[in-house]
Amino acid sequence: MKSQNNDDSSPRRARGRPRDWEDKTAQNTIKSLDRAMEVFEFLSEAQGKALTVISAEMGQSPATVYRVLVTLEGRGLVEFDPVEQVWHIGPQAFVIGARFLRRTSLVDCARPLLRKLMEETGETANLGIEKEGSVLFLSQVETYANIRAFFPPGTLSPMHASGIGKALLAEMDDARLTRTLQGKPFEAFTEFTITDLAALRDNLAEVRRAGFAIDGEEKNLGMRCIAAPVFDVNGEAVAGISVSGPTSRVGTNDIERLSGSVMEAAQALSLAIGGQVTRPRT
Amino acid sequence: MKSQNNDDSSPRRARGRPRDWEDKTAQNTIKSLDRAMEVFEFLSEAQGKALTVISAEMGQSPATVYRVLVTLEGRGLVEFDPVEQVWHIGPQAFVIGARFLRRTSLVDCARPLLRKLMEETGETANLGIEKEGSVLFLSQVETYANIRAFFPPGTLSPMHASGIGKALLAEMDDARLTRTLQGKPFEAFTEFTITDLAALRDNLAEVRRAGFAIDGEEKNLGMRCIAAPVFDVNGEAVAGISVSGPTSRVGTNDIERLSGSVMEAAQALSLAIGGQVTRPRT
DNA sequence: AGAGCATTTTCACAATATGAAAAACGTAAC
DNA sequence: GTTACGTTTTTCATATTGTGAAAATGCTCT
Repeated sequence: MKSQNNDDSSPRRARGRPRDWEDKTAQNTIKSLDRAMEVFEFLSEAQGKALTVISAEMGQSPATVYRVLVTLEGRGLVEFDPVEQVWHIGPQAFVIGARFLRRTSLVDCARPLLRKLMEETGETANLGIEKEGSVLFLSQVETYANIRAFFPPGTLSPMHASGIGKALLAEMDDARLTRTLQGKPFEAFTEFTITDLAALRDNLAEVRRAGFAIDGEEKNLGMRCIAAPVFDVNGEAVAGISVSGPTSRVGTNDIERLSGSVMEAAQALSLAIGGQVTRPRT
Repeated sequence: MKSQNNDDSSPRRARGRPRDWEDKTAQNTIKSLDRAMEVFEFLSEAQGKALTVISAEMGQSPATVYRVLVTLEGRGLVEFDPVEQVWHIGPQAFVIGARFLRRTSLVDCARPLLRKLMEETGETANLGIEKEGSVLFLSQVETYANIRAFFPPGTLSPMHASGIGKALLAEMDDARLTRTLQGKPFEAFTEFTITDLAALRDNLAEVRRAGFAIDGEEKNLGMRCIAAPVFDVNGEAVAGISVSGPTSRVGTNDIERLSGSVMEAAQALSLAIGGQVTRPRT
């Protein structure tokens, strides 16, 4: 999993029985809890639906879904709107979810750097990580300008059509790349989207050479984005920093200026989290 | 629950059996799911603990806690750090939690107003709502200045020592006030914290009269905060907007200037979400 | 009034969650 | 190397408790 396979200086403090599988996870899964969490996730994607609708769309018994929702409601994870008679995600889910950010100091370390980056470049600065083959946006500092690119924190975006996504993919070895992109079709969002693996590989080689990735209207027409990877102590690319803005402001001849700032910010963040600034491979 | 008890022009589209209780919630609660969510919430408060520690502190069987965690891990709601052998909140929890903000357009409507407020006043602008007797910060736009007040979104704060909290309390009728503060001791954070109900009531009367609330170093020494309530279509105070900054910049003679901007922003947000600008009572 | 509809509750049954204890396994000490 | 220890998994017998079908309850609309 880690990119280095020699010099194992990291303190493996593991005790007890190890976790070999990723296969026997299923064995210890609590079925009813898993079904309940399915309801929870389904609701988060499709809020504002009535009990009947939810249970019908999920193919489950209304009674069961009802009890799950009532239980979650008791903890504020879910809310019921008595006027519209529909269910929503509750504030407690937001509270717990926000605590994910507290876990790593990544977001805290990044904030001042994102701000500096935004002020240097004048464009919205973003921080994202990889999550199950997608880019998860964690934090951002918005530009002062009126026309803005906006990915609210918590948004998921496909990797093949994202600056941060490509910056992360470029640092993966072949096995990890394949695994990450597994089962992810290359959806075409615009005419510029990279839609096949060969073209993506070529692009990633270029990214690796340059040290930064460009998303040139590959996700949204009129929007360009420049991203660079952040490395942790093991030399693994764990996050990406980007600036994004309209093509009118982020033009072809702005790239050199902007990419410098972005790479500088990414390197500063790598340093701040105790990571390496120089790339480990090639 | 609603502040008006006459003129029920709101479309009560409720069908089926109504929810009278808040008492029979317990009847339809799934016990195992509730216990599992307890583990989930416990972990979110105390991340980075090992299985044994969690189960011991919760007084539950290690086997059960283990299965809960493995199940949640399967959905990315929880993560296991194989090196440190400890558990954390997972990225999926953040994704779901962030979708809470999508529910109301409150946050979306507020963002440009918060930004304008920040630029007018030069201080960090915050948006918060009440959640179970506490203030939940939803969104903020940070000041450019280097010294900043910082409540990350998702943070909970006691109402009696918060500008937004007091702005919301001031708009509640007596019954709701009592209910909201029930079981909430008036913890003293600084020498300026209001620590008894009588003093708070006096302060709230003043807040109501002025139209804005001041937190003068009541939570953090050296920090002052000015807040105003936001009303929804029913005339209920559903949120608060505030600016917060160090006493050096937010001094006693800055209050008049700042409070005007804050109230203006709060009224604009009330309008934007279809609410009333004028206060319903008094 | 009465039909229609969505939400709750009831009920009987078996699926399945549970905890104690044993097994598996890594770490640290000898 | 080998043993002792601590922590995590798994096993297993048990009954707790989750489950779905169907009935009941209220609401809205005609």
